[in-house]
Amino acid sequence: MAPRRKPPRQPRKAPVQARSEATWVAILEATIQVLGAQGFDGLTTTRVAERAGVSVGTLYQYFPNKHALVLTVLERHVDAVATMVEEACAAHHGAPLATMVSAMCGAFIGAKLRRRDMVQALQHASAELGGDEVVRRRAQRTVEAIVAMLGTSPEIDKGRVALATSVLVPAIVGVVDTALARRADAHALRAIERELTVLGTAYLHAAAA
Amino acid sequence: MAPRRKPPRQPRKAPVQARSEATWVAILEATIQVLGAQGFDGLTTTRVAERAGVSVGTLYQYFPNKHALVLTVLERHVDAVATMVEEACAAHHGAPLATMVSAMCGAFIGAKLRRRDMVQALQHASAELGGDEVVRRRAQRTVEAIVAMLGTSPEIDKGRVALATSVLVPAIVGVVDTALARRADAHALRAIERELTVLGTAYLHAAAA
DNA sequence: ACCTGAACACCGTTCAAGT
DNA sequence: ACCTGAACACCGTTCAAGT
Repeated sequence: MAPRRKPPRQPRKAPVQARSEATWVAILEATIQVLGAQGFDGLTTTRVAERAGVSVGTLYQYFPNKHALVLTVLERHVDAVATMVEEACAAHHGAPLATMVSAMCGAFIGAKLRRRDMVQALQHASAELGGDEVVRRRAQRTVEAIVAMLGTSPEIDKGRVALATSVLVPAIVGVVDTALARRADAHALRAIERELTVLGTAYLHAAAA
Repeated sequence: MAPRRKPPRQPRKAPVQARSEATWVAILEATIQVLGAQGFDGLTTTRVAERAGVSVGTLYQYFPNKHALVLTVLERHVDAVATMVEEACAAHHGAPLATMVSAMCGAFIGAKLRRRDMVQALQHASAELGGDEVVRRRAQRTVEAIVAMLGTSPEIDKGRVALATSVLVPAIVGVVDTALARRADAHALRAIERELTVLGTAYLHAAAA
């Protein structure tokens, strides 16, 4: 947990050979499995290495520390979710405002649901050092995709799209994440998706006034 | 971090004598100080005990483990914030809807700002085991206070107040927490408070339709 | 070029012994 | 009734030695 005596080393380079590429993947997959099975507190470098079929020393050739292990898993998951939302945005340029909002909420909820086990496993990790930084960095591009989509709607005041989006996104994320943390089922999530569509549409209309 | 061999013991009883009450407070205050100075990863039972002027053994007479230490601090902070929001709600029964929403957002942001250092220190801890459970439990009562306030408004459909509130609260929390995590200054937070008032009012009006 | 695993420096937690 | 601190079982991380 806390850094030890010596200053942290450079992050390991990405693997260059086929064998090591496979090792890298194996370690990441082992991380996901251990995370899912034992939870964040049960995540041990020894355990991950064991599950990946390598020694701890090898693990440390690919990842500078335990944090990096989890952060990489988080990074890939966040990227998957963000990409799906961005695709939904791209597909709804010029649509009615309510459809836009519904599409982006639906894509977000759908993406999270598809990987629900990982969402669960990463819940505790997200707030760890650097976790929200990872989310923040990737979210930026998604916000731009949403702004671009909303910009095609005649129902919104163009001058307020950026601000409104930067408020609406954390609002939606907050509602969905809270619901998932409470283990809401698919039915409840559909109701939430409808509410969020109402909320988003009403806010964006109001922001124009 | 991970539980050790033996099963966890009963949580220690609250102190019964004046001296031990003082010790209890000293340990909690030491936790806050270490958390603020060294961050969550630097939080060590030895360090906390040292700062509180007691031995580790004593610390474990008052708190069953390190988690409980942080959780207790979190619990008290969450309670302080919740109480302020509930007071704002009680004070605005019968007010215009926009005033209600503005009051509750203002109270929430104000409470968080007043203890900004603690918000910062607890950021990482909140997602740890049991962290969101603490928040959830206390939030329930606050939601009821908000529902009671909104129920006095003729501008909202009574049948939808409960659902709308349960969506609106995590939306507001999500937006404010994200802003605080990004170290938004007081000026930015005021802008966010205005946006949230627009968002909340528009949503509650729309929920009536 | 990649892997191993014993060794090191911690940390959380306990418990026999003290006052 | 409360406190101490050495002792124990772990865990993250490194590095000399292997293939």
